[in-house]
Amino acid sequence: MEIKTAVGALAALAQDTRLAAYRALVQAGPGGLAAGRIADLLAVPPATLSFHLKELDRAGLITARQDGRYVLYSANFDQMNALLGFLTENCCRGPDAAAHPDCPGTAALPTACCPPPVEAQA
Amino acid sequence: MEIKTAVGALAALAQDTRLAAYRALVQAGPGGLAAGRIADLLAVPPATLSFHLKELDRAGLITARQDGRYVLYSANFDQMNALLGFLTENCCRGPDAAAHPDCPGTAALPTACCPPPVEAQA
DNA sequence: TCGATATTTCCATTATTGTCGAACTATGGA
DNA sequence: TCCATAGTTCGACAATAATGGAAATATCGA
Repeated sequence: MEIKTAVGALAALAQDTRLAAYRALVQAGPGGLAAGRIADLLAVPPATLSFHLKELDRAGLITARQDGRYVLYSANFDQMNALLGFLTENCCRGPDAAAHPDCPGTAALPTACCPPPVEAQA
Repeated sequence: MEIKTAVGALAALAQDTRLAAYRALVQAGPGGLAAGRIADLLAVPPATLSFHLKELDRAGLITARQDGRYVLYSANFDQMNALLGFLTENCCRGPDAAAHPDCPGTAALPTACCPPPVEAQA
């Protein structure tokens, strides 16, 4: 993931209403939720919600699809995975820590943070 | 991690200069870097950098300690771990997905995202 | 076709964030 | 003590983000 993309995704999640909306969509799963349903859940006026959904969409974190007169939004799990990967790779273990032996889960998947190996440090 | 804390941490990382500063501190490891060193690395005026470091500090992502006439900043790995945990638990698998069998790494550590189990969905 | 419902766009307003020079504070060395 | 260096705070401004009513757009059912 590009830095610019990561900043965009982080910014999209760094807002109460948007984080709540995103979490609701995660709970809803791939089926997603209609915009109005989310507005009801969060008690937010439609115009405001639409603004925030557009923001999440721009960040690639959610996807919209038309379903009759409803617009169903759903979480884009891949993008969140990519964000977690970015944070783990670039913001936890540092770029040279790929084979850090003390860090649990240097295997295929992103996992918990720990400091980079000593030799990587300036 | 509280939602408010998560939003704060996300907001702190959702800015070019701050993300770059944080990444530099991660690379530097527990020893940290002096404020001026970071300002040089990022080519940012001291006043501006100070503003951003304060922001990261407020979010709990970095810690400052005085060392003679220098102020050494270092990454707070625990807080990033907590953030990753929050995102994984609350924003990837949903609250009811603790025992989701399809999701790799439902073990102790946070790991990649995947949708919540079907029975958890509305 | 028409009215009801769902959602977005437009727009004005307010609030928050980012920038950085200049002044201020603190520390160490001469 | 005095000066140089390291950082922070202050203050003013610019830029961006958030809010939500009102109007516009789109779809469905009658």
